[in-house]
Amino acid sequence: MTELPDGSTGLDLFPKATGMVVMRVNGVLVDLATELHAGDQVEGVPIESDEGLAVLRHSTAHIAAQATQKLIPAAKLGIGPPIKDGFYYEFDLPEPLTPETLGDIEKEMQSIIKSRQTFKRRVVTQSEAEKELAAEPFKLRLIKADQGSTVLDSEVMEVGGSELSIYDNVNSKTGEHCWSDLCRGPHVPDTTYIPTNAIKVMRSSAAYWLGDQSQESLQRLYGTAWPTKDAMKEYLDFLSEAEKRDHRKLGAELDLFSFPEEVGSGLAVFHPKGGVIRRVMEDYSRKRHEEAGYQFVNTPHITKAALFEKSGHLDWYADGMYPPMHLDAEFHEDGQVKRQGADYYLKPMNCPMHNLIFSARGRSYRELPLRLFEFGTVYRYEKSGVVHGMTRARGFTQDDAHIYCTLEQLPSELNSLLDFVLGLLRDYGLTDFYLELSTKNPEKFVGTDSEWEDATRILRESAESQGLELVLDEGGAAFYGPKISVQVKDAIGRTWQMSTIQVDFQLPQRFDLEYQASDGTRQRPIMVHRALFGSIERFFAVLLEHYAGAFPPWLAPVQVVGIPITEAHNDYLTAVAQQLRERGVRIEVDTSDERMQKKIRSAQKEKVPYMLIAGDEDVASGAVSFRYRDGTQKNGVPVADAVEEILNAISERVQV
RNA sequence: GCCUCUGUAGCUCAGUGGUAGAGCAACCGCCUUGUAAGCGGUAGGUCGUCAGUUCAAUCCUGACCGGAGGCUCCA
Repeated sequence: MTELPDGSTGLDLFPKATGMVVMRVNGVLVDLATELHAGDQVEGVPIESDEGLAVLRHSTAHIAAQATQKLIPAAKLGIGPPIKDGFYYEFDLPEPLTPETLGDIEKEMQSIIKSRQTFKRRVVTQSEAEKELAAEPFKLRLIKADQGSTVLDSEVMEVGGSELSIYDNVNSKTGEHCWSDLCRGPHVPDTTYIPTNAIKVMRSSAAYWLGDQSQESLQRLYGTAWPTKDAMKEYLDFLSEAEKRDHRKLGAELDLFSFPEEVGSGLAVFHPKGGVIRRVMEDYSRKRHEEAGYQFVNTPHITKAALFEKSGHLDWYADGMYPPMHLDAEFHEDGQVKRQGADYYLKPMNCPMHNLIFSARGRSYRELPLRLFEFGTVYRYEKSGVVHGMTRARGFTQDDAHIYCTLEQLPSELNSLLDFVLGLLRDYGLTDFYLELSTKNPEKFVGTDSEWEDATRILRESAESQGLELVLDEGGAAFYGPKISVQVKDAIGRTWQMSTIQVDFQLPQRFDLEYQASDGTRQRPIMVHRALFGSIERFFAVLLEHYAGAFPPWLAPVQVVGIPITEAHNDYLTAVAQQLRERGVRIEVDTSDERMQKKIRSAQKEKVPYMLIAGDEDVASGAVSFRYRDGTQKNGVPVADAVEEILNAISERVQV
């Protein structure tokens, strides 16, 4: 309970030194300049809080827009919301933004901030706003749009709530009116709340008005803003760390894979070292699947159209498929059809093929759950602008399985499946997860509501029983059924969608799948689609970025490099290497003419887990010396102990 | 698919309207070495592709093929 004189505002309660940027009055976020009344429940919002950061960034977006309009008076304002780690502002511009302009805009922003402008809120009527914004066609569209229409989602900060407001930026020394923008706010009290050394214009790009492909393409300016210089530095460091870990870069540096232009966009080739990692990943997965009761199958890469007509893919996802090859047609001289041709498609999914295996003969309830597994290579015609290294490729191999079971078996099957998935991901070194439940997309689905409800409920229950955080992804499901996906956090905190588990009542119907029940009746199985890596290529990329190329020994393409101190120690190390090689260790001895320091440097750059160094002292005592990737060393280790240490790390799949 | 940017040696990058260089890597020598680059030499590019402008194009223009960042999309 605080007593304040009449006419007091939040600025009296929370002067700048308190670090509050806006306040919550009776549950509503408002400017600090808002007048307070007796009995109001008031709570300050600090700049470091999520809401405070959003306000800081939103206000910075205004500064960016003001700067842009000052430099480019013809710029028409679009929208300018805060986003994760920053903000953007969209403009309709006569010319696209160039890197030089971005620098100029940033300079102009600095000078606006230094001129100390206050953000003054002013409520306007619709007709006043229309008059005032006559020169801003996009803002006009916003206020004329139906308030309930779907275009006005939460990202649009301009309008919303019960009234329209305009924010005036006023020079606090001269009282001069500098700029205005339609905006629902709230904002920081004045520009000095924005630290000039903690904002940055990042980049520009094109973006459709309100994210709608059928609308105008605008220029979007991205920027970032933080409470302190250090906070921004931390963010920029994170970005550069992410860049260093980029799998496309590491893939080339470590000679793991490439995307030859001759092959085509989004189609990777694996080089020997990448091939080793991939093979080890697959081998381990195979072993675990065998132990978990999966049966291995193989299916072709192409198939006649009828199969994908039956599955519904050609109805729903023809756009995502490579166009067909028309084969076998023959014509008479007069052009009349002699022999009807057929369309063949590259498969975008494996499930229709697996269904054919299920229905190849009569199935008994005794066979269920039937788990068919395949490393199945699929091809999807991703739009040219979305292809991205191995995380969004046009050809990739799924660790794909389809489980056919009864409704009664479904819950326990899903539970054990989730255990299996999470356990396997942990073995590859990913340990931080949450689950996401994707529900029916009302625009794009097949089947009945009750089937969807059942499937969604069972999935939800089994996800909840894992005790992990569960996030809802409304409308995110595939057309044939709801799914759980496992989201993984990597070493620097980024999340990746990995495994997906989808329940499907539809394809069994379309394929008329049946099994004979114990009472002799014919019943329809339920199908579960699941991929744990998602795709091997993608999982490979995630691991590569997660480990920054420094794979744990069991996955490393070269596990040990032997480095003789002089040529005289080559034979000794070669003999040690032979011992390890016989135990299955991937070891190379560097017998080149280089000096040992250079050899260490090379091995270090290749991120080899172990360097075994040997010189006269080691030879004399039947030992070797370790150098690890972190630069530490362990000298004079008896060969038998060294072998043991390496073999142990590999078999335990630990990181070193 | 849309917008902007971009494409020179295996990699990282200079460079010019008169057909090109550096460092690293590769290869060949010399050096014989204790924890991240010893020294010297050699070789390597139709400057993404195809057109156009020009006496002349790696450079200017266009289309196409790659790539990057976004938008849209992601079964």
